[in-house]
Amino acid sequence: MEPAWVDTTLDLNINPCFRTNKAMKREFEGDVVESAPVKYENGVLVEELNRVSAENKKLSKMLTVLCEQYYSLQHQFMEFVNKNPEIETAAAATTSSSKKRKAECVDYGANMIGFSGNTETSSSDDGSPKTPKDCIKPKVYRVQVRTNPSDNSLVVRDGYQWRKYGQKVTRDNPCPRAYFKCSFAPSCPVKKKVSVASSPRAIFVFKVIFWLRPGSKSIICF
DNA sequence: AGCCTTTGACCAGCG
DNA sequence: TCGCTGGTCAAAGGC
Repeated sequence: MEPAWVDTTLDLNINPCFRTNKAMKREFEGDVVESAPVKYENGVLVEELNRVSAENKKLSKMLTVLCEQYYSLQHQFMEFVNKNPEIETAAAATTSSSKKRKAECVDYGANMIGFSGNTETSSSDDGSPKTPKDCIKPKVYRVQVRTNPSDNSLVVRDGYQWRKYGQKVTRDNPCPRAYFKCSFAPSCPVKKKVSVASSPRAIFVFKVIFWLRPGSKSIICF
């Protein structure tokens, strides 16, 4: 049985520099500036504020839609996994390889497919105090993406900007594991690591992604 | 020029 | 304490 391809890629093409045609035209024309600079500046600021507010509402709606689509996809994927138990076996084989470090105290027991949010037991890697009270506990999410078996690039096109900073061949997995940092902002702490797990039948290739975001209040920076 | 990937070296956790 | 292993750094090269 060939299952339907589940595309978990989210098109988040929400460019913050998005401008309406009207606003862009006004910005580039610039003919009003010389006549009344202050008035123009106030007007532009108000208009900019209105535009940003409208844009914010629009993005909020988009986010809501994306969340709905995500949960729908996750539900579909869970159904798909329930019908194909060998996939869970492959996932478990992959995730069991990294139990050594504290930083990977992920609740693999749940063996969730899709997003699984877990709280780590160690602090972040910024050298902050190590006492449990002071620890910033990053959330770790695990996402499994089915890819083309012939694709060995370890690149998961999820719509975000990542910079690869390392690659390792782990002991019990012949396929290398790649480490990515979010390149959206220099200080962005979000990381992901991608490893490939093939099922025992060597049909599927999974890329397991860990999303780290420190603090429960912070919004993941994309 | 700036950003990316590659890759060897180094560091830290764990048994 | 030591060796193994995973994670990170940083230089070099490519695009």
